[in-house]
Amino acid sequence: MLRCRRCGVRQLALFNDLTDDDFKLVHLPIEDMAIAKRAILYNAGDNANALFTLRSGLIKLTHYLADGSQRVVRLVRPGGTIGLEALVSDSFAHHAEALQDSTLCRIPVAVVEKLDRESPHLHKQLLTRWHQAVMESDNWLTQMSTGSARERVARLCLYLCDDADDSCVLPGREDIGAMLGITTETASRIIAEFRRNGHLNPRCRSEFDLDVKALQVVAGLDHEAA
Amino acid sequence: MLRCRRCGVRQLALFNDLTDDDFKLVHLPIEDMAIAKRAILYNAGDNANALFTLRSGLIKLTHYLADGSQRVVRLVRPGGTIGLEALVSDSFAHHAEALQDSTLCRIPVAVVEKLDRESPHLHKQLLTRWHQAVMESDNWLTQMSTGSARERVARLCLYLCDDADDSCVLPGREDIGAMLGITTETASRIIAEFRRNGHLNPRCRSEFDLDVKALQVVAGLDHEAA
DNA sequence: CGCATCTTTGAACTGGTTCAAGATCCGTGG
DNA sequence: CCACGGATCTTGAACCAGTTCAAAGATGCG
Repeated sequence: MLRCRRCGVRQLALFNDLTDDDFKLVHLPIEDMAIAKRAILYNAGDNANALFTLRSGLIKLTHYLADGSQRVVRLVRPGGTIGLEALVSDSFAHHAEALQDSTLCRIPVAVVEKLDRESPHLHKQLLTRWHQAVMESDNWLTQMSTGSARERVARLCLYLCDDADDSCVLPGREDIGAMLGITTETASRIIAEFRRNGHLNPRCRSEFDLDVKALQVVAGLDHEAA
Repeated sequence: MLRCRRCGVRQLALFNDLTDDDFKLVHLPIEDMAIAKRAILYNAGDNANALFTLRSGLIKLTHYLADGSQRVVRLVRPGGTIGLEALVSDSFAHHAEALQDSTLCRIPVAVVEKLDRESPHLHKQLLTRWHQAVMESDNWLTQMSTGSARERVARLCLYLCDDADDSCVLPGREDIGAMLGITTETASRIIAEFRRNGHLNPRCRSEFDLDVKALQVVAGLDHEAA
């Protein structure tokens, strides 16, 4: 718990603006955990008695469709909250799977409920988190399920882009397909195309340096009026 | 305010499980209002000092894209809450426009904040509402932006279906396009097709009786294993 | 080293778009 | 009350982005 106060992502995470007094209210253990790429954090319908804050890595939340295929509903990046629904429902609504090795904090629902009741700080924070989840959902729809396949892939690259060095780690083609609502082949072809024209430059297997400007133009979120 | 306690949609609406004591906490006016089809409830960025509960009608929430076109992010049906973001932000995140003549209650943010602080009932209710908003967003994505155009139109018809008599009022083709991520022409063609094969039977201009079973099969959300 | 998995590429096909022309609906004013 | 004009809806035909199916490279792991 002490660690929360020194946590690297504290600025972003759920407990970001708790005071020292707030922290005193916490009695149950907040568990520090790591899961490997491809590991399942939880499945839809699983009993939900804790929620999670992502410290590092990348988590995808998916819905499985009637026909067995999956659709990625949104991604969670470091600082984001996973499984908020635990507070109002006794089971999880999505499948949560790690796209990269990830570290997270597992926070029992009881802790959040107590803080929610007794700390105005966290209470507000909680509403804000929920708001963010809605905004991210909406954004995901307009960014990743709208426009041509080329636009979508470009937007995904930018979304995954590490601002520090304009690099990004792309998930498997099948996951990309499930995120963008396109086939793995189309995803593959477009990435190949971006590689050919230098919008995407491979560092190693799945890590790329990106030409942000060029991708923004392709994505259509841009000042192409130049 | 007394009216809230007798409200027809009370079972569904934000204030559904408030006690009499809770109601005593309300001092500011809750305004009863009606807006016509095509009217704008608010625009993205508008100053947000109230939220809304929909009593009757249908509201669309949209994002405008860089290229000027719009994308419907989700629909709100009677009983739903509109503009929750007013609680955590000082401006609205979407454009809210009526697809049908609608009646709503306008609830000042101050009222909700006060109740949120002082009524555990409403507090829980509020988190639930937020959860619903997320779920609906996610659902909207998997239902209305996934699969073939035919599947999507079928799902939209079922979504808009009035369970009481298996009828539905379809919005303009352009709106349908913006909801499903397809062109107005495609929407028109598919509706014409549904009409030809009797999945959709016109009552008047925009109201249809629907063959629910058949549409469920087309939508793919179904026991077609028969 | 060899097998399983994932990615890339090719070629044919098709669902949906695009552009364009009619048809239909509806409010308005004569 | 009807005729006009703008908007919405429908339909057709050509086109193209993306899918599908299939097969050939990569990659990684035991």
